[in-house]
Amino acid sequence: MTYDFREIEKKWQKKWTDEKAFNVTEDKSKQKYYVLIEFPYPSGQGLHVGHPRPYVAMDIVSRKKRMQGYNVLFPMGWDAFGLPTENYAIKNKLHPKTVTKDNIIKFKRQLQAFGLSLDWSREVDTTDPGYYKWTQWIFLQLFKNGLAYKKEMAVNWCTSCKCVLANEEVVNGVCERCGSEVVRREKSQWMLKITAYAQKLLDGLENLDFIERVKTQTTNWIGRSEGAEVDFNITCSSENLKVFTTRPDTLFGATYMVIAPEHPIINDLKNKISNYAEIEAYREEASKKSDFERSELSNTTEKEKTGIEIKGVKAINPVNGKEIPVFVSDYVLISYGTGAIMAVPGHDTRDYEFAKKFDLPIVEVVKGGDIAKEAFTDVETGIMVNSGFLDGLEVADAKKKITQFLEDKKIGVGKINYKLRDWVFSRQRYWGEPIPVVICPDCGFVAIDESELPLLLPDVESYEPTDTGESPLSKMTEWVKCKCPKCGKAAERETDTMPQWAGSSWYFMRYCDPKNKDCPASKAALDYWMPVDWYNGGMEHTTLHLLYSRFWALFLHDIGVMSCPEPYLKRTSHGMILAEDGGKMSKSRGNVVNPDDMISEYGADAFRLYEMFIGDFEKSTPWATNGMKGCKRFADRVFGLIDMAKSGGVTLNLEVKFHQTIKKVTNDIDNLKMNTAIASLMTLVNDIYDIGSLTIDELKIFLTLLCPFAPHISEELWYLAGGKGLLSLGNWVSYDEAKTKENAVEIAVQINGKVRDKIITEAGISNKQAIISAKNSEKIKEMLSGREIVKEIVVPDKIVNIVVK
RNA sequence: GCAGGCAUGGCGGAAUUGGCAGACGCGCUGGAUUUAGGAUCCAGUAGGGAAACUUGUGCAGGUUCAAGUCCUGUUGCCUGCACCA
Repeated sequence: MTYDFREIEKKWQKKWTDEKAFNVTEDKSKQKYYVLIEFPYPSGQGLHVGHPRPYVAMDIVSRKKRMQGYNVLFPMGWDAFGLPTENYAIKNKLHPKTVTKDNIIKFKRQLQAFGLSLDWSREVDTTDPGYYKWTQWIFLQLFKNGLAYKKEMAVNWCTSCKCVLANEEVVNGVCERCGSEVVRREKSQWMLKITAYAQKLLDGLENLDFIERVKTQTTNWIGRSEGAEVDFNITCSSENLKVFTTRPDTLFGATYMVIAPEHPIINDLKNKISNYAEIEAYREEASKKSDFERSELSNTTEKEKTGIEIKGVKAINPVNGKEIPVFVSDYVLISYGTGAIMAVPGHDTRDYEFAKKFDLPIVEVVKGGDIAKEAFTDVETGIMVNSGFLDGLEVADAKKKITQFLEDKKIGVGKINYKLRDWVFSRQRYWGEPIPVVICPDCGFVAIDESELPLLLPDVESYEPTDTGESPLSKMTEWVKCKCPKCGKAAERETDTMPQWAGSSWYFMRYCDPKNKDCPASKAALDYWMPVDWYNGGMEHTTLHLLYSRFWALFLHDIGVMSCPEPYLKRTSHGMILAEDGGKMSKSRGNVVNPDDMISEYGADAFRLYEMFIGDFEKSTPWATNGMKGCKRFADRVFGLIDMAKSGGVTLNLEVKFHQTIKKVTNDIDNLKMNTAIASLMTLVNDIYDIGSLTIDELKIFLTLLCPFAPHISEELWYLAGGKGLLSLGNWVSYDEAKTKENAVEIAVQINGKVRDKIITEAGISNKQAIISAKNSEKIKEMLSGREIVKEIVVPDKIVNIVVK
């Protein structure tokens, strides 16, 4: 039996659209529920079968919540600025605007074919001036609050994209997007001071319902460590050398210091250093290696450390007054802490290794290990020794005491350090939001007046990026020339554009009030809809989009735009769908399965069912078109139920089964266990077919449960069964816990833990009764004869285990 | 190197958290229907054994009346961090 899914799906999709079934407005009488999925980048390649997985899952959540009476906001939009579009436009001599428009049409058509219950009236597009006006506005607020600044700095330069990258966009030394080599370049860049929010971003995590791996990844990325900054005096200069350490307690064990090759003090002390040429050569060598090489090389081979002592310069350990040597070594990074360390070889493995190689003294200051063999790094158990006034203390207490001492003597201060760096925010490309700032020779960087927003992206003749690192916009002389908003003199516009992450950092707010002309979104709309109740997205966005957008939201909360600080209450993440061969699905491998093909052959409902049935939502799993066929078979069998019900079905003994299924499906959807929810629906259908009959009322219950997963077929059968209105807007079904229990149960009877027989009894009988019934079994009687019973264990309604000798 | 996760039939995966391992689906085998194929329906499907039984959740131990689940060790895969002081 098969059904005309093409006709049915078209019919119901049209009906939902015509009746604006899923469009929502603020309705204070109803509890709101905001479900968010990451809006796609509309690339030219279209979607493959991996993309709909999170969309369908969140659609199921939305549909169920809606049927449970919530006012559900489930919107969609386009993260449409970005390099692939620009590159494609350059290659094919088109305007990125045109390419974007075409891609959006294509994507929208594909998305709509899935039967998602999206509110399309709230569609947003980051490249729409009405949208990016507010992206620019938010940038100006950051600028005015001192959180956006321009700085000459070493940046990550992608040799292929000809563009700077944020630290987060460099993965294993190559460009996250194109895989090309990333080199260091000195450039003046716009930066956003995300580090000012490091602690808030960390603290906020605690009370959020984010899956654990997102939390740990975020925490690692922020990389908070607590310790102290300590000043070391230098013998031949009034300058001092500042270090950061997490182990101020080991200060007495600091027997030498190491500074990064890039440390500025080398230049300052140039004429005091007797082996300057040698140092210079080492610096030269180090600068040739990228950060990546410097850390990577040391791993593949033995961790052979290199370094040179700075002759003629000594540092003084502030707690014991001892003169100690200073080294330059590339195992110390200029980008973390102060770019200099105090080395405590007795209690740090790297320092130990270095000290062994250069034959430097190793002093034990924490007892508990064997420093003749290796560094003792334990902070839990040790007792301080050789440390003057710290002797006898535990490490934790020593830390407190020494920090206090340093502060009293003004030679150091307790300090918290973060690995998180500020966000490199400018890109030297065309297809992005222009940065709304003017560069005035007299006034410096000046924000343009808010009334001039949006600052439109001008049409240029060529979008080609330049090797000089200047944005294509810089060639637009007419556009670049302008007047300083402050002093009125001739000035120039900033020609860099914002990164793709800008538009996506606040889109969830715009959905709340997408057409607002006066502000990003009205306070009333934000107060009603925000925060997002459930946000699902890819793991690859954890240290990028997720962190950036939380930063913006926290900031917008601080300046009073939004009432809630944290934008997302719950975050989940989906696993990838792999190709049938288990490899990654990609165009270059030629193994891409197109959802359009699947839908035209098996229908959107079967497709949705298989996307969910394929496996554990959080895990990667290979696609199998054969599995898809199984779901189509299920849909066909479901369609057959209508004839069964209409041919005068009688009430069956399936009440318990129905209550169990309602419970299972209801709970499974909340826990993203769509695969087992569908399995239980399949089991129920199998049971119905075994009996061969069901009533219209029972069918309606089943359709309600099926509706979130396979909405088209459910609506059609609901209609055929005489159901009123749209099932999608109908009520969810509830279950009675008492009715989920069978009244007859099968109990496994074990002897010494092995199942020897099974008995059927009434549910809920006493343990005593269960044992008596078990012993009544002929088989068990036989096996027990002549043996001594040691123990009897009963698991109510499940197991009787008799232990014998 | 460090931290975390995972390992279950031919395949994707279940298992109410210590209580009958293999739900559900794919695939496969046999049968029915069909001119044939496809589709559909019925039966079977972890291994060994004719059967009673017995062995089975990466590997080796352990705890327990009872272990896929807990503990110790080990191997393999995945993810994160990676000289972060």
